[in-house]
Amino acid sequence: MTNMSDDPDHSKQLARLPRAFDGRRATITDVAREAGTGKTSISRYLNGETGVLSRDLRARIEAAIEKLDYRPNQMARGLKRGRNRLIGMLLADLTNPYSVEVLQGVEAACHALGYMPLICHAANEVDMERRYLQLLTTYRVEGVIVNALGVKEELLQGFTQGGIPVVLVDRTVEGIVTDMVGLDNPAAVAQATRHLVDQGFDELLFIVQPVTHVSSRRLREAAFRETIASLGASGSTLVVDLANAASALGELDARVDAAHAAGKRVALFAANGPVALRVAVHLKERYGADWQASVALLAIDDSEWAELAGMTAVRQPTYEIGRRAVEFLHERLGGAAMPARECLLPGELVVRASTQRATGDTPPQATHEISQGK
Amino acid sequence: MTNMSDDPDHSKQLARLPRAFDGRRATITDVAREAGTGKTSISRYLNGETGVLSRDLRARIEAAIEKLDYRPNQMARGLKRGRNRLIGMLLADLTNPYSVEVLQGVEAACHALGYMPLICHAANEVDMERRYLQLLTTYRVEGVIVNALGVKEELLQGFTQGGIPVVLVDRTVEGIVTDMVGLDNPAAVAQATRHLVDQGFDELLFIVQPVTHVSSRRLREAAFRETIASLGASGSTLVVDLANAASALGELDARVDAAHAAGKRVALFAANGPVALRVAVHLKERYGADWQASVALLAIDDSEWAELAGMTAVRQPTYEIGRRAVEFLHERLGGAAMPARECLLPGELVVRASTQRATGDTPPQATHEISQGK
DNA sequence: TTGTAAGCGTTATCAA
DNA sequence: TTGATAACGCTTACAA
Repeated sequence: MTNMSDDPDHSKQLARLPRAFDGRRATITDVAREAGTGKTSISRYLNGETGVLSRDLRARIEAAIEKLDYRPNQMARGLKRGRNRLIGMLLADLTNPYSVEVLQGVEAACHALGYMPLICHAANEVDMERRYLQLLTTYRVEGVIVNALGVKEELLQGFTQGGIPVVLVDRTVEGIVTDMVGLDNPAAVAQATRHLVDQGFDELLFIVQPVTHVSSRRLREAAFRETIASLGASGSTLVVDLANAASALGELDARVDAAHAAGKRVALFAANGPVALRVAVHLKERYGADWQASVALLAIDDSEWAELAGMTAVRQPTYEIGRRAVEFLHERLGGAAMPARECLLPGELVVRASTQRATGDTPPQATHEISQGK
Repeated sequence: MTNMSDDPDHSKQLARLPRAFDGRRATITDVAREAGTGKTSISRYLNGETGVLSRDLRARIEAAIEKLDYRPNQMARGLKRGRNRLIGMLLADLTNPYSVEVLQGVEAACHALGYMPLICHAANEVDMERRYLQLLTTYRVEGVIVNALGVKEELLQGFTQGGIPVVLVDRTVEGIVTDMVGLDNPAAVAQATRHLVDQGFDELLFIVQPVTHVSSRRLREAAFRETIASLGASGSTLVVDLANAASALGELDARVDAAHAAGKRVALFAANGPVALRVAVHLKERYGADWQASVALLAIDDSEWAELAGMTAVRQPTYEIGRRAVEFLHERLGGAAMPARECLLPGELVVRASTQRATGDTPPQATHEISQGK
């Protein structure tokens, strides 16, 4: 990041690092004194206004910086400049691999563009979200990327009205019009649903967390119903609250049993990774280690355990989502004043053994057939 | 955190948020003017020196703050006070659930004690670690918690010599004596190894990443060898580099085959979660969906997929590790000047189906028998 | 009980 | 090509 590169490379550090005096870190004043010049010149050197400095002075400054192991104080810089290169990144749940992957994209882009992401992990607590959002304004971040569960309009308005750009990830927030990056849910769900129908499953069950205000859940559910309708397939939706799943899982069993009794082949479609995992664990408890022989499972969100379990999944372009979010922010920070944008990236259906049993009744050996290039 | 609580609650925000003038955030000066008083009084109010202020003035200040939606600038505060309540948290790999769990402990403790964790994710890149460590000094964090892969002595010396306390997590760094929190590796490995022997496995294979400078890996491997020696059991160690695992996995197959040929029951002991996952995927490729019938697998690091796969694992007290790390830091920041401490927390063996086949040749149905309370 | 003024470590404005 | 000097938004003596 520029924070790192706009001052020269100090990687060749000394083993012992002399400070100004005592343990204090050296300040620009210390460096100026050491180099026998004024603070202004040091500042110029720091900011790459290199052409202005005489060869001699520059050398003295370099030496002084090296000797004192000087590192400019970003806080002070930010205070003076009015921008501290900090970007807030609010994440609902780092336990979800999706979040971690998006984060990696965000981090990479931040480094490339010279920002430092201030990562806030709400750990699924709406309260934490609120607190963190306030903290972010307190640290005067220049922009925020938000992937949250319960943020209400008002909380984000504090930013948008204050001229702090906001980019939403995965889901929109009612009442907030701003840039947004996420999966093309309709297309992804349609493709996955069609795959299930193509494979000969004739009873589909879409499982999703309460859609309350989480737009991506609603969109996926809607797309599922539209697709089965247009395909003339049979299916239904089941809502499960992961924090209290017992009754919904009972209902799940009932529906599966009913379908089986009717001689149907049933496929479960989990709306995201956490749901899929919960369902898989439940199925394993019910049907034993070879649960996949009894019920097919497909999910949005690919993950390592999905590969291990041989579960078909829609891989989201997570890294790209993170990258784009930062890019959007960067453009806004650069002064771009276009209307709010919506960037919907395509998913990729990764077909595995769990949904491959077109004709027979026994599942085939796990074969890793990828629908598109990796 | 105190950052949040030392100024009164502004949760009852207005829908429209009037700023000082134009889009600028209000400053303490704006508030002072609005309240018809001086900055000092505002500062006092902000810092809870409430007893000093007259009832009337306090009311005016409250109103002004509310009206202007004022939030004190942490950067400026930090600059003046010499401490910004920022704690650096360097993580080697957020893809590893272990890291995320530790992070959750860190976050909780930070909030409780009034710190803001500045999370740095190296994503397994040693270069990133270096850069982040420099960044952290640049943002003048008050302390750092480090869980890293390649940090060398010199990088951390910048902190320790500068009086910035450092707490290491999971592993030590050669040449650095400082507080450290992690798993009690010898005890955990001994217990797990004994379990395998008790279950009748008579050929154990310990699988670990290159131990290069990662103390926890070395300790685990050593404990494994000591335990089998003291138990008179047969076993060996296999080193696998996850970035390039092919040859090591070939070697793994060879050893397993040899043991099987010799009529032995073999158990694999993965030194951590990522290794376990890689091995599990490999076994599944080789033996098919019911790979657990052929080889037993146990690992340090419990995870969601471990439960799904029914794999026995040593659950680390991750949350507690994070909490303690912050506590250690907090004590140092409070001026505690004791010698470096080492806090080794006990793991918990979670026995699942993968290692339960004491006598028979076929694995039993998955039963979730937990060795200790959850 | 309240306010003035200096200063934290920078950058920006203006002269020299 | 250089360097005083005044902010940035806040806290903290020190006065009043």
